[in-house]
Amino acid sequence: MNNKQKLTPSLENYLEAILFIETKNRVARVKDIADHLKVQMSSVTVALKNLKEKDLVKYEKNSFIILTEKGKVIAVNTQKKHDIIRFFMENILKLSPPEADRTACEIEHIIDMETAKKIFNCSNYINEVKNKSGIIDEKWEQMLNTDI
Amino acid sequence: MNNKQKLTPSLENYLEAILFIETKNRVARVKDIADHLKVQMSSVTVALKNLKEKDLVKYEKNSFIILTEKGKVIAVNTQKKHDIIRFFMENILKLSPPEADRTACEIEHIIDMETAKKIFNCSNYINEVKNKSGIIDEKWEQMLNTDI
DNA sequence: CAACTTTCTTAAATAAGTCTAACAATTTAT
DNA sequence: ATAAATTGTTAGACTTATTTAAGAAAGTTG
Repeated sequence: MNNKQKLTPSLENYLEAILFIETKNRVARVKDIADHLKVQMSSVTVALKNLKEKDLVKYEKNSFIILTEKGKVIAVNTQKKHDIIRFFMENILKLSPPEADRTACEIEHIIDMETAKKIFNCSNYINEVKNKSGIIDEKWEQMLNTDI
Repeated sequence: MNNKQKLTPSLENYLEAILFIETKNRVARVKDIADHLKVQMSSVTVALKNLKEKDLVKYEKNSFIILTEKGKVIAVNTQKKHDIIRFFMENILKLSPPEADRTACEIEHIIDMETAKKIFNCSNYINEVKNKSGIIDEKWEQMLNTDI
């Protein structure tokens, strides 16, 4: 019953949102989640039923919401991947912060933690090289935008 | 009627598959596409109706399929992004070829060509650094797999 | 050219995720 | 403490993408 089957991107996003709100407010509410994800409250209710069935959130009708241990693990990992991808997109590929975030929010569901780790280490390596060889951002962006 | 609205990942994948098959066989057939994407033929028929409505393929019932100019532009761009991401995943992040391909097949629908170009230039830059400083693959992989 | 095989299409079903609209529960303020 | 406002739920509809099953069209072969 307690299946480890891969979650859909949508459900992972709900877990991630709940973690984010929990961290700020101790518990999450349907409205908070709806606002954070920019969906209707009814969509949240449906998703919560689903997550509860999978034992990823504790939640009773008309009450507050918290992650189970299982749910927290997934949420934390998803958020870590998100941060790693966002950092790479923003600081290495020099995407605008909103675009870096949007991209991270989709790629986080596609790559596993191993790959995220490699992106993290690769980002740091590139930054070291950039610093050691004194490459300024303007030059770096020029290189990135070279026509292909 | 001729809207430039963004395609779904699924429809972009159909266009990409048709381009691939066209390149080999001059024209694509429903069966070829179904085999290539590992879906049922009926799914292909439905998708083709959709793509035809959007003026992205030329196709008559029970006949062969070719991309329109508009369809070809999207297919070629999608394939370019795919190749760039696959290269990065395989040769920089050292994912296995199938895993690099699977990842590319999903990320290609998320990033735009500008970002793909940056990934391309970044990959080349990293390879240059690796070569210039004589980093062997074993050392590189060790760096990528550093715990975080 | 008739029978068989393969390819293709249609229709109906399923699944996930969203929305709107109506209603229920809870909270806030008077 | 009740009226009003906010928050939450349910039901039904819609969209996209897929499947299975049945049958039609095209191609192949004896």
